[in-house]
Amino acid sequence: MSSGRSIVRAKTGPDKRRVILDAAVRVFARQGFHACRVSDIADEAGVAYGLVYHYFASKDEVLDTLFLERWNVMLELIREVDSQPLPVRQKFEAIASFIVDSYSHDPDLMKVIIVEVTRAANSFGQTHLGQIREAYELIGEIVTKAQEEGVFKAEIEARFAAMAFYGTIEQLLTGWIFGLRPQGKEHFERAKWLVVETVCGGLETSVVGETSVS
Amino acid sequence: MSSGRSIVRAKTGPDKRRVILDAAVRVFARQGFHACRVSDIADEAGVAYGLVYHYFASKDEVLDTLFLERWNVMLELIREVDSQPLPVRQKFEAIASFIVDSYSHDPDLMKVIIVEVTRAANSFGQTHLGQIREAYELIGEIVTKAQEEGVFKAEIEARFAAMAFYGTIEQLLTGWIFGLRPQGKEHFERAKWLVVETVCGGLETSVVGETSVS
DNA sequence: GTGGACATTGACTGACCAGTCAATCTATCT
DNA sequence: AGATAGATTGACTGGTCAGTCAATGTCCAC
Repeated sequence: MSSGRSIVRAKTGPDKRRVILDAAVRVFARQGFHACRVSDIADEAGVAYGLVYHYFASKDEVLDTLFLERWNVMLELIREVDSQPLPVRQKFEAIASFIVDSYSHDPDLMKVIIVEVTRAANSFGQTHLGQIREAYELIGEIVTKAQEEGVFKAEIEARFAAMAFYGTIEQLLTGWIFGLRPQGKEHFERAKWLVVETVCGGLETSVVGETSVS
Repeated sequence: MSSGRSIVRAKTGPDKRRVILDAAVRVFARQGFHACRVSDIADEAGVAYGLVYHYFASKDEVLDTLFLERWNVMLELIREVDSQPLPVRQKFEAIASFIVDSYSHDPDLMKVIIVEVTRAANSFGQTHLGQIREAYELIGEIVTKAQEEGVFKAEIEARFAAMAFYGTIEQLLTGWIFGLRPQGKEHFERAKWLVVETVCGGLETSVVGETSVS
């Protein structure tokens, strides 16, 4: 019974903590956080029940970890975009792209973050309201700058604008998550443009005069 | 002092079913659907535990009832608005007004509907995805008509436009619910205008010669 | 003033599951 | 080999609650 698995263990062996987190994403996405048992996570990860509690203090902490890992990457992205001297449309597009790409790269993870944390602001969101607010504020700053440049209307408060932008994206992901909107590479790419065009340019045909049916 | 109480049961004093529903709204809003116990609802309503199960088959059914009661009123409102020959902006404003007024009239109920059903599409939303989709589609029709009239851009799909509109409103309510946005009569009124202006007119100052699709 | 239908009561049960813990395994160092 | 520390195991415990049900109350019809 030779098993070569013990040699490399320390170096490369699967980091069980990571294995548990990845398994949790799949289980949360499939069954929902509340509906799944910790034993489901352990089974999915192929480890013993107790090991989950060796690495995490509670079931909640597993979800917290998943959310924060990803959300912080997004906050950093937004900060970086904000700091660069680009036109608003490009900044918005960079943010929308990041989020849409995150979804297309790992739908399960984004589903968990959106459904179980972001959109569940009563339970977990409450805990992470600070993180969520941070995103709003960073986007708000981008808007403020655009207003100062005269590119964005001054009569729509930056906070509100940020909300509309973020709300549109969240609704878009929600539509994908629940099968209300078509998915696939082209749809993802088009969605990025649609978000920016809708929020920046509005739904109306840009007629200077009035609305006249030609 | 006419004996109003004994003639017909239906007329008499508080209909316990209603009392339970109203109590449930307060309890769900305060503690959240998952975190509260059925006994909390009974206590809040001032009735025995078992009575809840006399009127409702399950805890879920209580929430379902609350959601459907209100959501159907909204669907009807949208249908009526849609059927009238008004400019899109006025249609959108009527819908936004209805929802904002619903919130200002009974924040607890709207909180429950948004947080526990609409935004919790994994658990309950799944059940009510049809109702939610219906709202999308009705709004989508309004957009389609506006496109046919040439008032709305044709290159933004009606479905997507409906999503952006609804998403912005939902995000707005969510902001109020979690204290991220200021409330009060003036804010509510202004919000109605902001939603319509943002979605229809966009965030940009109207510049001619942006993206031109020939 | 009796019977029956429905309203109301609340103690109880059965299932479920997060989190604990003592035992066991594995790797590494001396 | 023996010692130490961390990783891993899974049976078990304690508490929670949704839902049941048999008993009791109330009202109306006749």
